[in-house]
Amino acid sequence: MSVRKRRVRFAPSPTGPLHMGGVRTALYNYLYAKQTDGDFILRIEDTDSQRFVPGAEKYIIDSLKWCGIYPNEGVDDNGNIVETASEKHPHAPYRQSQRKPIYKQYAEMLIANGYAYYAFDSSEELDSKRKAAEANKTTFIYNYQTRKELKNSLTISKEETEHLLATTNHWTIRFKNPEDEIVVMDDLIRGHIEVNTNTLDDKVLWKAVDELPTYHLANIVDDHIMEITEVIRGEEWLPSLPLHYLLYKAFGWTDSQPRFAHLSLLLKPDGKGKLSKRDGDRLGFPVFPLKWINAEGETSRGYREDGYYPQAFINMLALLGWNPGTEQEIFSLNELTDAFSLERVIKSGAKFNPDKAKWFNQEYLRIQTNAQLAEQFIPILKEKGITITEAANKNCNELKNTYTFNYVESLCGLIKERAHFVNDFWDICSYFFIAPTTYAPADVKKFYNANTKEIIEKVYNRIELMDTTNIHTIEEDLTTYIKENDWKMGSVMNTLRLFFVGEAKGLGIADIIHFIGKKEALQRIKTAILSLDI
RNA sequence: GGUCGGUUCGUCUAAAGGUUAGGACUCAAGAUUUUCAUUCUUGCAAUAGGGGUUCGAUUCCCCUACCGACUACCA
Repeated sequence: MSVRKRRVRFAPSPTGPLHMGGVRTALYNYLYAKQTDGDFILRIEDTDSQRFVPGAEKYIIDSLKWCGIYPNEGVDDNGNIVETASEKHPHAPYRQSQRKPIYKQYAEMLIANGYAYYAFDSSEELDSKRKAAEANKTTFIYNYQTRKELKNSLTISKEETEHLLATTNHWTIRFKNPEDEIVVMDDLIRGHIEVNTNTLDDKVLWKAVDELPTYHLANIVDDHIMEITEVIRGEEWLPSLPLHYLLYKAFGWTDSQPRFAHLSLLLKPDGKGKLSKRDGDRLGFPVFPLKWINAEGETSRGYREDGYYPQAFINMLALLGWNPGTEQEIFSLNELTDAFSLERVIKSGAKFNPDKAKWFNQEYLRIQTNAQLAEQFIPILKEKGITITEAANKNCNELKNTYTFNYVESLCGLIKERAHFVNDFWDICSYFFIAPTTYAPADVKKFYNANTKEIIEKVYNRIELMDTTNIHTIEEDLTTYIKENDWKMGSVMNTLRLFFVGEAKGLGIADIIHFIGKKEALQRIKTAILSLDI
């Protein structure tokens, strides 16, 4: 007997940008598929015509692509949802709105076999019943009891049903829940679950408003047709699991029914409840992988635009609700694929921690080569008006604001320990490109007076004689000079730093002199003494 | 309200009946350093409460509390 090829799917609804929780769900599906050498399918669940958002589908695909998560079925090489079947994509179309004829026959099959019925109640009627029940502190459930008193194909004659179906479009198809049965379920993450069918609502399977199936029907039918073996989805679906079990049973598909794994939710960092877009705005972190601008023109920041490496983002998400059982925290996508297991997915909800996310990015920043960092930094430098030339040995200060790639590359090696993001680089090292124009008053007060002025003037002369091509000799020369004169190291160095940087912080003085060059270093000292005249 | 799920440091989590309850992030202190960072060291800090079962419960069972999801012709 052969084992079925593992086939999992990520089935988002294009109602807006993909939330980072959704990315995590996609990631777990992807890891599971890759690990078992199975298929990872992307299917668009756009059966809600009312909430459809243009651009959301593309956003989903782009986001997954940025994360390095490539579906091997459902999306073509150009990043489009596949609409016509081929060997590679045998189940096209992969957009549920385009699969409508498929669902209709299954809905009718259910009715023919007594597992579903037509219901003619209006939304308004049902709403008022719900409100009335609420007022009585009870709950209205459309089930084996109440359906007897409502207008549906079980209570009215066959003739009248047919008449209504033919003359109106105010009808839905509802699932007929069995009376007083225990549905026994098994979840890969949560284990054994039981529910009595009396507590279940006869859910709508087919909607009148847009003449489309609901999630429940479309999902089960597609998962069956597409031979899905594991359904890995969010916890919000757990309450519908009994219905889905019952649906598989009604269709006679129990033997090939997929196994289910319900992932816990991502929670907001503070307070209570699930992570939402508002939390990101409020606390200052992205909740979406990519920047998104909605129809009203409001922008939501994205991890990509905030300067996160997709590898760091994925790594962080993977560890939010799953762990390998070892102390390893940094994982490449391939390592995650090897290490991942549904058994080690956490049952409880995970509060998202933005600080830890930054830490992950820092770890990834540090393993970049200096050349890679330079490539990433150069676009920012260009925005700041800095020109980068290819010319190798050109004195970078001969042309105003022009520097070589090598200059940036070496500098990146020096500053990468100090940043979480490449986006931090400019603030950390702008003085390597442009001279300070102001000097922090507190530091001036602390490090500049008549005495230090005198010293610095001597140091100026010393620098003039120095070989500044080698960081090490600059350092040695400077420190011996300071010691010879019995000056205070901290005082002299910080005064120089103040003149070079504009404040008393930054890299080593030798590094700065070496990078900006002798001429520029001397110039900065002159400028500072002039502007801080005492 | 009902149904279902969950509960270990502030946060993410380890320990699948026997550990001084471990690690990471954050925070604090110290060391290094010419400053700021980095780095290193140390520290703070947890099994929700109550009953069982057991020689022994973070771990198994029950109750309570709390948290969450769902409760639409949304997914």
